[in-house]
Amino acid sequence: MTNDAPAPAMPKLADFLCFAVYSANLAYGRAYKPILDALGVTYTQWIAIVALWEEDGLTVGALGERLFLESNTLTPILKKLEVLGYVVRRRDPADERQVIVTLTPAGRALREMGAQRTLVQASGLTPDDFRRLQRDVTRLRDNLIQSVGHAAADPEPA
Amino acid sequence: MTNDAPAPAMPKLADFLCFAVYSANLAYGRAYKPILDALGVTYTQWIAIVALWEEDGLTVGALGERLFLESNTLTPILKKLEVLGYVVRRRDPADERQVIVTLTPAGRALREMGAQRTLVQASGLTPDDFRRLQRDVTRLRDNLIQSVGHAAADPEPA
DNA sequence: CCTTAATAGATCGTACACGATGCAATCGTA
DNA sequence: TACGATTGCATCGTGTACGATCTATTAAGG
Repeated sequence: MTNDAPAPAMPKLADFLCFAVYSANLAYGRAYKPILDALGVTYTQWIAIVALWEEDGLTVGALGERLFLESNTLTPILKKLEVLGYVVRRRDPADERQVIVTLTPAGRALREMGAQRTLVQASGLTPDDFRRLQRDVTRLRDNLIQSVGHAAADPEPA
Repeated sequence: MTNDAPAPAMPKLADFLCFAVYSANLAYGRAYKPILDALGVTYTQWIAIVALWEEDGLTVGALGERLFLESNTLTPILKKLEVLGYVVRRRDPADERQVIVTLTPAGRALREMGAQRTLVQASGLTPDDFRRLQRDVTRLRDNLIQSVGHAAADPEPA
């Protein structure tokens, strides 16, 4: 034993909020897998369809803002969804740099099929706790993003 | 407009707890990036070191239980950490199937360096809220995992 | 009008996650 | 003690994330 006093204030893995979020995300991925397999899409493909149902005809960039993803991640996913027949990608005639993504009828039908199956039950939370946790985690996300933005905007934080 | 009554009870993306967790995880990844870049490791490599600091000499499987990862994900990460000089991997002489992972002094030193930098501030939460959210997200994760385990154990759920 | 800068997507390389599979070591049981 | 089953780790293929870079298009300035 080279160190018999391993520093008193070293937090454990179970105390990390980032690890709770990380591992909860992994758990969600596994819980969603059977549902999404039945629909024939992946998780990221699915949330893209959900976002487009909510607001159709978005550009790749605008969709990325809603999903917190960049074009380098979205482009291959949207191309796959196009091959599957769930979306259409076309250049905006008014600005050929932009690509407008639209749900097909098949894409809308898929969204409606998926709405039948939820995981509220698997979360083991009451509806009130569910909503509260949803709100708190969302706020955490927004705080983190804001702090990253600040760091980027401020070249000399300390 | 082909559909002027788009189903009343269709939840929005912002109402999904899974999406809150998913996007919070992305946000954490970006917030952690500068810190981990300074340490020269990735997030998954980092939590592996944290787990080994907490309990050293774990097998790949036991480490995977703590991190919620399988050997197919862990093996390449641990090999990289070995190349970097932070861990040692050796077969257990008592059971040659198992590989025991041990932190090197350099690995322990890295853990101590990383402990200086935290993101509690970036979360924008009071210490109490931080702990409460950490506990709630952890419970959500465990509930999800249990529900997946049930589904796997029960061949005919419905 | 022409050149330069900015913008929006797309492409490429790296690193996870994870299902499926392979393989060596061990266990269980006759 | 054979030998089939199980276990533990590793390998492979697919699909995200994301930094860096490229290209085409538009905007801005002289």
